Amino acid sequence: MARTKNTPNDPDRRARILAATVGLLQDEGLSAISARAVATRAGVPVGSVSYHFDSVRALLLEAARSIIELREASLTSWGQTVTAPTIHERLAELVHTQITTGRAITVVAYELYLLGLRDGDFRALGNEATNVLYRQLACHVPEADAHHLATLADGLQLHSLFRTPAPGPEELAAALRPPASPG
Amino acid sequence: MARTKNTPNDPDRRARILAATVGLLQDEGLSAISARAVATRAGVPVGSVSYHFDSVRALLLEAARSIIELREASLTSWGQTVTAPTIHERLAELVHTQITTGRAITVVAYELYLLGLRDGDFRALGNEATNVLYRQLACHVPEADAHHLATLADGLQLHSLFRTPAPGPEELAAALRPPASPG
DNA sequence: CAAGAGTATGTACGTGCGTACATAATCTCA
DNA sequence: TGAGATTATGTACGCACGTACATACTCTTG
Repeated sequence: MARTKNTPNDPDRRARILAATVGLLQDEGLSAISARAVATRAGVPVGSVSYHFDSVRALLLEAARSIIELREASLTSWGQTVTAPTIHERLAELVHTQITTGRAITVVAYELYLLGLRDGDFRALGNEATNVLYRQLACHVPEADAHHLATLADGLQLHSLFRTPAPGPEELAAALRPPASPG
Repeated sequence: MARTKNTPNDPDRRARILAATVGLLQDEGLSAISARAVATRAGVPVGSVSYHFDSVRALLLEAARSIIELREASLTSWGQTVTAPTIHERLAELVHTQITTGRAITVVAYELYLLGLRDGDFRALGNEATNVLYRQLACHVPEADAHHLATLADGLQLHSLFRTPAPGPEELAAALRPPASPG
């Protein structure tokens, strides 16, 4: 039976499906992701999703990679604002952005990150994501300090996502500096 | 139609369904949880699960509560081994246990914790889980130090779950102490 | 002993899923 | 211009889901 003509070939369709995936992850979370839901969001038939991506898992891996790339680009810009004496303030500002305006993508990053606890391919990406901040910090402070701050910032960011209202940059900076009392 | 007689009433059935849920969470993760999967694991018909728990979400909330109770009991014991001068070593030992012998339950705890980013009831439990360690630490060190160490330990624990092999207690203790260079 | 509460059980409904694949259209290149 | 590669599309399969609920059994209490 003749069907409606196909739409013209769309060179950006794969990229748009991926962008739809990231959008849906931000709005509704990992549990809302299916081939049909992404297809609806991208405005394409479900067959397009399975044509361009081998599986839903392959799609999520690709989405995780693209989020890491976004993060890396934004951390590269951020890294240029950092000096060793201002590192706590700059890091506090970064964390503040990630828990406020960038909250949705940060939440998704953690959801995908945790897939790495049970899936080797996601684990590799999770380690990559962790290293992105570490490398920026290591440009400005000794390696031990960079590890310390990256670990502390991650814990602080995760805890801060649970707080209402979100802590401000000053509070975050204080949390990043070593406490005044001898430990 | 006459059916096989019911099994005798089982006063522990609800608790056993809950234990089966926690077991399944540890072995296969959050994505493997369904009423049918839990019923199979518990050795009961699926109607038992929906009789005792209003929904799968209610079941997961109850599982999260029971994991927090287990954690609280184990931290209460642990808290009695801590003194202020040994806090980094004891905390390192605690983290080491949680990423090695206690790895499965720690991974589940994070999976359930992240549900709190999108669900208010889980969020409340997530805050409770965070406070459990903080309160133990605050018995031994000033509040600012307790916050700092709880945040750092959480970030360290999460990062360490991704490392193979897992870092040892000495490395963890070093990561928990402030770095030697002035920051 | 019987009524009633609590528990156990099996079935069913509507829904959505992942993925495969046959078919057809679009586009490129020789 | 036509062959072939690539892309688009709709349909279908088998599976599993969450939850409801009718029915029946077990146990407790008066």
